[in-house]
Amino acid sequence: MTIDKTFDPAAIEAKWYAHWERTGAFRPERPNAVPYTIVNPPPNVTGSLHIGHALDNTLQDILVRHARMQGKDALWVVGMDHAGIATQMVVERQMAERQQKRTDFTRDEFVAKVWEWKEESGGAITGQLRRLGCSMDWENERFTMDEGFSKAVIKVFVDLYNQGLLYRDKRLVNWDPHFKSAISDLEVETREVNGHMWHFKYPLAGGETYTYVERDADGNVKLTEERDYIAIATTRPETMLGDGAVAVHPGDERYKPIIGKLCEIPVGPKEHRRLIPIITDEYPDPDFGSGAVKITGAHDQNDYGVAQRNNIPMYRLMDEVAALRADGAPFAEAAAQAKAIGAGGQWTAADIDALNLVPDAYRGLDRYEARKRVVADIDADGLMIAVESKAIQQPFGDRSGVVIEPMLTDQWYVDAATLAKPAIEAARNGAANSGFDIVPKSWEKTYFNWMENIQPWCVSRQLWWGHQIPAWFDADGKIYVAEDEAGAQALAGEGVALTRDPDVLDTWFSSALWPFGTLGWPEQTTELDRHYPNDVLVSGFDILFFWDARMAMQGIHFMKEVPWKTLYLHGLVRAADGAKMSKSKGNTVDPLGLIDQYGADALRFFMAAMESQGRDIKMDESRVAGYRNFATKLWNAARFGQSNGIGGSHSISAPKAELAVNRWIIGEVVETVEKLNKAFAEFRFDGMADVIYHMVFDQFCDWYLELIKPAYVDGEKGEMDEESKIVAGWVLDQILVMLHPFMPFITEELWHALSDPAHPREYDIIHAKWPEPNASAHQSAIDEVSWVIETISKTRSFKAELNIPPGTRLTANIADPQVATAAIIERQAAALSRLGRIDGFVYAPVETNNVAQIVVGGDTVVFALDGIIDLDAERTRITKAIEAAAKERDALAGRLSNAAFVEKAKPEAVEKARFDHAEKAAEAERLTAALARLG
RNA sequence: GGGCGAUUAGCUCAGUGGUAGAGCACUCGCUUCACACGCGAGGGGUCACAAGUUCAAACCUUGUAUCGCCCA
Repeated sequence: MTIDKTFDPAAIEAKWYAHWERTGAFRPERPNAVPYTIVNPPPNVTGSLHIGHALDNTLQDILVRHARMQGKDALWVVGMDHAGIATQMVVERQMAERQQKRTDFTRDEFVAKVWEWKEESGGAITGQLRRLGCSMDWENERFTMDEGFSKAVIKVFVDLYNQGLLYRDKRLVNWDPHFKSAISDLEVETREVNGHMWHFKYPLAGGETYTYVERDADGNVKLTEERDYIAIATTRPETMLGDGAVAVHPGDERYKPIIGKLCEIPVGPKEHRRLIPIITDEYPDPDFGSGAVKITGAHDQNDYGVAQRNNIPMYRLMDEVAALRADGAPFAEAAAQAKAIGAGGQWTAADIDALNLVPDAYRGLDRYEARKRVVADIDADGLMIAVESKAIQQPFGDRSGVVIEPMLTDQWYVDAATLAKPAIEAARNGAANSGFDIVPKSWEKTYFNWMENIQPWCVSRQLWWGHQIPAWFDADGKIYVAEDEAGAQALAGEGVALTRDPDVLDTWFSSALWPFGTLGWPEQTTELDRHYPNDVLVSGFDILFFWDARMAMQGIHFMKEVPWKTLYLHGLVRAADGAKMSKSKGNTVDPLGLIDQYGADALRFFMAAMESQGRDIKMDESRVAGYRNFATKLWNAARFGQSNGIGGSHSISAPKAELAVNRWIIGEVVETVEKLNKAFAEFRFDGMADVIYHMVFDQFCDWYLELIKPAYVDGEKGEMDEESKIVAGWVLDQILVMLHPFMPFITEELWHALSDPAHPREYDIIHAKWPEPNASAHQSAIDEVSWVIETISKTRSFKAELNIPPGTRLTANIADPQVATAAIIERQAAALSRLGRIDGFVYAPVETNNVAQIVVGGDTVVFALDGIIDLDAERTRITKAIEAAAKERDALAGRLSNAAFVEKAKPEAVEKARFDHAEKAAEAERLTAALARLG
């Protein structure tokens, strides 16, 4: 097959991907091979390929293709995540367009509609991953809501419950009023926003007064006054209605006189205002605000802790959309009950929760409207001291973007602290001791820090789309957890009416099972046996806590083994200016657009080249273009080879070679393979790209092909020697194989294009064997080619500097050549002529002073240039060269004359300095002699 | 406030004790029959700053500055 003159990525990409998929190339049957496994971070079913996916999946594909070429039974598990909130949001938005809403349907109807949506429009990303060239095992594609996987999720829930590691609890959760659901700590983003701090007076009960004394840092009295109130500062006045106490620091002298006394919440109908105690707790900061803090346990994380420690009732004020409650008895009644509780009556959490302490006038108001009203009412009462503008930290839902309301609700929690312990150990032990390695290491600290301070994980979500929690309640609220209703009924006993918990599980709860749930667990399948633990997990550091850490916890707990041996974390792809890409900023780069423009191979190579450990990647399109050029270069090199009778090799081992240039290039392949293997072992993707890029461009194209290129004699192209054809064919094969994990499409195309039509390739390159040249470099060949390259380079260089047209053909004189040099020149005459335009060598001094001279190794090569040389320019050029050599010579001499260096430095370093010094001194000497000859 | 990372050529980034590198951009030259998405030759850097350790520091230590991210 003749290679086309132009390289058209789009055509070959479509062709080869379809071919691979059709032939089952991504999952060859290799039951006897060493397994190699990566599970793909399942993208959201609602998602489409963004640049971060392109990076993440390129890196995985490089590892998987490399492992496959090493002959391993490489499995890249692929699938999608049902993305509870995101998917429900998409479907609800579609319904809204038709003036429908979720609650117009039954739960089953709604879920059916989500499935319908999934079948029709979900999973756009899978086609896009194919365009990137990802060699995933599509035949076994998984989905977190699939029946088998769902079974695993339910089993995990039931088992954790039975083991006491999962429980139902009433705690303060992050409530997202937009989704009307709890979310986990990780799904909350704290941002600084402009807010206000209001200062109010809470009057002391019964008109009591005390002497308020304020001192400065030195203890001098600044202010003394009689007060009948305690001053409170708050950013959330609307929550005052649920206050259970006022707290001050136990060491705060200002409030000593009134500790244990009662004060009045200054809002609501006067006749029903509640009195709350003034207590001490370590939480209030005496230097912040007035030093006194109102405690609303049901609506603030810090207050919750204080309330718990001091047994302060926590009154819930809001409903599911964060509006003030409108349920329950009228305020007068509720307030009376609360007063009774405040006065020491008996109460349960349920009693408290039933109590609606929102005054009738405020009921049903949105929390921000309620805030305005509360502030206005207190101000009208003359109890507002001041209001200041202030930057405050506010929690937002990462998906909804609305302000999160801390809310006291019943939710399911996983005892993360217990599960984290072995996962921490595993990371400490490392892969060498049955644990796992975190690469790059710099993330270890972050991982440990989070895991060691982990909080209970809230896993229930008030959604319809997801794995419904397998828990049933009887009329008394008693819980029965079982894998199905029959199981729950058996636990409850016959005839007991049961209601299933309507909530679903956090999507991350299910994706945490991905490394084993996708392999068939809880069935003990062969796949599970072979592919767990996985070899590597590749993920962005942004999901280290969300996903990676949770996989580690669940994997170790249920499988008794780590989920993967290496956790590789990469950075984010940022916009060209370094900003985070986001749809709202409009600075996203579409990877498919880049593929259209430059080809998937170029984009992939860019991703690899830019991926240095521990650093984000700034999008630089010119580099993608550069790697497209690189692909074109390879394409043309192959085309050149083909037109010269160079074809695919049939050998993995290096062919026999006698010619220096062939021995040299074989040595370069050996070195490249070694460097590449090292880079793979270290997960240095940038290093891999660098090595192969320079091999192809510098060694192979710029020198090797040029050196073996046949000369034209009288317009007739000469024939390339057979040995070079064979070696070049082998080298090109090795290059294609080594480059395949990075640029799968062009390498597959060329692999076949270069095959001998009479003997087509026995296998696709995707299944080719990773290079094992079984050869070593010959030093004499390296020396010979180095001499040729240096001579040609220096000849070109002086021509350019002396303004001699590069095509000018010259004769070289070497007065007294070294023996080896003469032999090299004899063998390499053709190359020196064609590339260096040196027509011949004369081993005698030159007659004229009009010369250009270069020093190569131990020889001075002189070119007679009567009539065309600018002697002044040549003097300047040589003088510069002398200066450069002399500078290095002197620097080395200085170092060697330092007794301390010779005594203390490593012997190799001293030896090298001596050698280099001798070389530089000789070079300077030759150049100086050359300058002298110019007169 | 705590933690992590960054600061190297105009730009994007490697380099982690022994003479500063790559790609792109730039300058000059080239219709050299694989390739102008190319070839050849060049210019360009007190490696953020300061102090220290060392025979030797872009690299190790400490501090400072600026920027970024995570956590509270």
